[in-house]
Amino acid sequence: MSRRSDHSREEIREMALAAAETIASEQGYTGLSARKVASAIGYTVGTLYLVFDNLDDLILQVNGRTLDHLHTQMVKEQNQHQDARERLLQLGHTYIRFADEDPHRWEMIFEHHLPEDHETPKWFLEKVARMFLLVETGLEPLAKRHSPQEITQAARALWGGVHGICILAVTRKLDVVGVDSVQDLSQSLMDNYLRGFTGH
Amino acid sequence: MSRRSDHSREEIREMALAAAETIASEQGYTGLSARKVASAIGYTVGTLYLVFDNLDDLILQVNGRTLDHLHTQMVKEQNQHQDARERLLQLGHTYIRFADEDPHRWEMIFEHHLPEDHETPKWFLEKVARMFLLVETGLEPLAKRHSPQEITQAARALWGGVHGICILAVTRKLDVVGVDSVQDLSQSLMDNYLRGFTGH
DNA sequence: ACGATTAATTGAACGATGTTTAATTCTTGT
DNA sequence: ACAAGAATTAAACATCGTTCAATTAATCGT
Repeated sequence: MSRRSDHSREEIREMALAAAETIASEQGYTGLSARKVASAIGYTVGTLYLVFDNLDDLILQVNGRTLDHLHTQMVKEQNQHQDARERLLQLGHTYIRFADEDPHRWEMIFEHHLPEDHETPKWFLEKVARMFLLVETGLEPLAKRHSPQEITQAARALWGGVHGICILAVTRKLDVVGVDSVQDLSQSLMDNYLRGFTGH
Repeated sequence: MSRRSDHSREEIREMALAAAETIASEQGYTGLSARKVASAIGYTVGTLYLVFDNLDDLILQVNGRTLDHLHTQMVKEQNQHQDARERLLQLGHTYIRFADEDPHRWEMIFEHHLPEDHETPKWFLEKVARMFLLVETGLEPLAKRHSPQEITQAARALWGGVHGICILAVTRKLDVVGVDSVQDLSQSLMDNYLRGFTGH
């Protein structure tokens, strides 16, 4: 179906997303631009607009892939433990390590904002929800005495908490250095929260 | 000392900061630009560069003022309660309400990033630390059996946690609507964490 | 085989951005 | 009144997202 070049729309799309990931990873959210992505794949800006609605769309796709990546990793490492408690702690651990290993790509998920009149597409919100569900599922066996509603609430609080520690650490607003300190903080949060939530 | 106009450098500085606050509050971080600030105070861009190093500097000053604002409010409402536990919970409550009442200005504190080679000035980090100290102080009477180190750690975890819930809620990634739900979440986090941390 | 059609791709343009600087305008001291 | 000096501007530069007429190449009909 390709007319002028060797690349189909789908191929160009894939190349652009890969290039954007690399640029974002190396130069951060602000270092990402349409022209950089285009020239990285040997095309012109105009071509990008044939494949993406606009730059927001492109970034949203990249962020979607990052969320997929993160989700996959969390599920995988989840299975390394039997103990329900260990499994839940592992989720936080993986989340923080992911953020530490590629901070720019992780941060872009939260730095990027759609213009006020556009709302986040459903498929993206679902990716976020899917990850949050992972926490909820991990929490379930530890909270047999709680209602589903309470578990949902607790999962949100827990994930929000870990995320907060993570983002403050990455943006250096927590006065801590090194990944390990962040892991300790997150561990402390989950430990104490769980103790309070389950009553030992 | 003013030469050509009725405004001293200090006055221009103040006017610019006030204008930037309004613009950021109404149009968000991305809606803020040097030209907008300049024209809002009846000057040209060039004048801004006589008073600020660059736009990053200006935004940093605005964010510093926002942090001052927030700190003042937290201290004030802190004194409405006698009970140590109530006082601590109030901190989270005030934090979230502040974020809800002027989300754009609150978000800008965390959305704005200095270029990678510049590090955040000390005076700014101190404002952040000052606020975090508030949590630490509030936590102290509830943790007589803990070492200062543990209290510091707990305060970081707690504040990070509340912040995470807040930022995910503001950016609509938590699937909750209304401030009250966010307050509930934060309350749940602090409640359970404290129960675990203090042993009731 | 070749011209016509149609799609892919470009390049230039537009308005907006942060930042710098030469030129201008005003104030002040003498 | 004039020279000196400071305040302020206007224009310039490079970059940004976005659009679109023009161009180039591949396909189709004959």
